[in-house]
Amino acid sequence: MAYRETEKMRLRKAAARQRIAECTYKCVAEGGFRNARITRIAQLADVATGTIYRHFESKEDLFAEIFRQATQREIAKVTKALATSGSATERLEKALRQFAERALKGPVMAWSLIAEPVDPKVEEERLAYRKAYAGLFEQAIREGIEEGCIPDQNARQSSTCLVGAIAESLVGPLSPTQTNLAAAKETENNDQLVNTIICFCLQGLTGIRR
Amino acid sequence: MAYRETEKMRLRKAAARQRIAECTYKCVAEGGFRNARITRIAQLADVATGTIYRHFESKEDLFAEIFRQATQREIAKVTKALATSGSATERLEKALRQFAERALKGPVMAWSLIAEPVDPKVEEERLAYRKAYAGLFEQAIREGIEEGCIPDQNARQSSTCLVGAIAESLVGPLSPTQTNLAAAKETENNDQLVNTIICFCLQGLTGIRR
DNA sequence: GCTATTAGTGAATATTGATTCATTCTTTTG
DNA sequence: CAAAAGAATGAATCAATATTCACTAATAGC
Repeated sequence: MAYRETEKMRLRKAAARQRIAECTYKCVAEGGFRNARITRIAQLADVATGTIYRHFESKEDLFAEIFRQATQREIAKVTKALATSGSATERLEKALRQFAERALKGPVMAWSLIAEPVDPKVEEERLAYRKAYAGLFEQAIREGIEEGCIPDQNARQSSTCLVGAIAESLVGPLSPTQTNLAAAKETENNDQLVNTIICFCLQGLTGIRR
Repeated sequence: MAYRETEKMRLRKAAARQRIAECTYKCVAEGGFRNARITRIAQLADVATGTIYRHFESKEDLFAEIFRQATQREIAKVTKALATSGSATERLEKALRQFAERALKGPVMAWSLIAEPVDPKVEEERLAYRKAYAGLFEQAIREGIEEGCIPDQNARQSSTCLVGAIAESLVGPLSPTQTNLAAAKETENNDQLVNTIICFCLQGLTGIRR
């Protein structure tokens, strides 16, 4: 008997794994899953390509884990926004704004999480993400219906419309960010854009002119 | 001198080209551009892979042409719906319904045209498509603002919200059709779905409860 | 210091799918 | 029919990446 994994090594391995995950996140945030090459990730993390495979079963698994981590963060933010006090409409507005502002800050990542075509294992993660998200908005809409500030409607379908309107406006192929990323940096425009979207969404939900 | 292209040959070549185009369309409608392999297209069209390259410069060129043909059809439909008589709101409703129903009939193609990541040459076609589309809806919204049936707003941004809400609800990753395609065949549900979406969109646009 | 065990390496391999091109088949015309 | 030109073919090639694995380096316990 000569070697047994020690605490020091466990930490070092965990650190390496973490570093690989972070660099993968960076790559995806830059150009989506499609453009995140194993070689590039290895370069960034300063390890050999083979090392990545000592920490993750496959590229797909690595991506799935990154996806899960990223979405958990997003879900947490929206959950928090919806957990504040105020009417359902007010809380929804906060949540939508949170969602929109985060998407604007990282449009590529937002697109990757929402719409980029991905491998089956990652798609599975997206399913969970989707359910969590749809569930959150749906729940808030239901509360609004009970409170009376939102008219009766199919909460599930409406929540999909919300997500679609925001996603398309901010990160979709028809969005301004795709063609003139430079211009999208102008925060003033962005505020205006977010307001327009929120206005559209809340009117769509409530049918009340704002 | 011995051979000169004759009318008969020109027609035959045109027919082959057309057949390749149609089979490509079929492939894309089935699984998007990503899954449309040259070999599969060649099989369907009953030609050798090399033959495709006698008719099209490259896969990218072939796809770009298919994209153009497909979008021209879509644009024509929406243009027609918007050219009918009635108030701007009524005409927009017709156009949105047209758009939604066509997307439901061919969700994969709709997704490919709207959101699937594509090569640069195809993306260029999408730019034109997008301009045409955005232009049409925008124009109708502007007319509505002038008529007074739609409150003043950024017509461009609102038209993007419209497209997003529909696209996400019908063909997006969060849509119901992605997971239970079987259930999506139930036309009754679809009618209900389209109505919900249209309601959301028109309320978003007008702020008037329907 | 020695040895067993695990971690790390990165060039070589495997895979997937577009594209090419030497060859064969067709058509045209004298 | 023969010669010239073009069209069609599809196996071979190329390209781009993910993955493997034989080898080297580092660590743990004696």
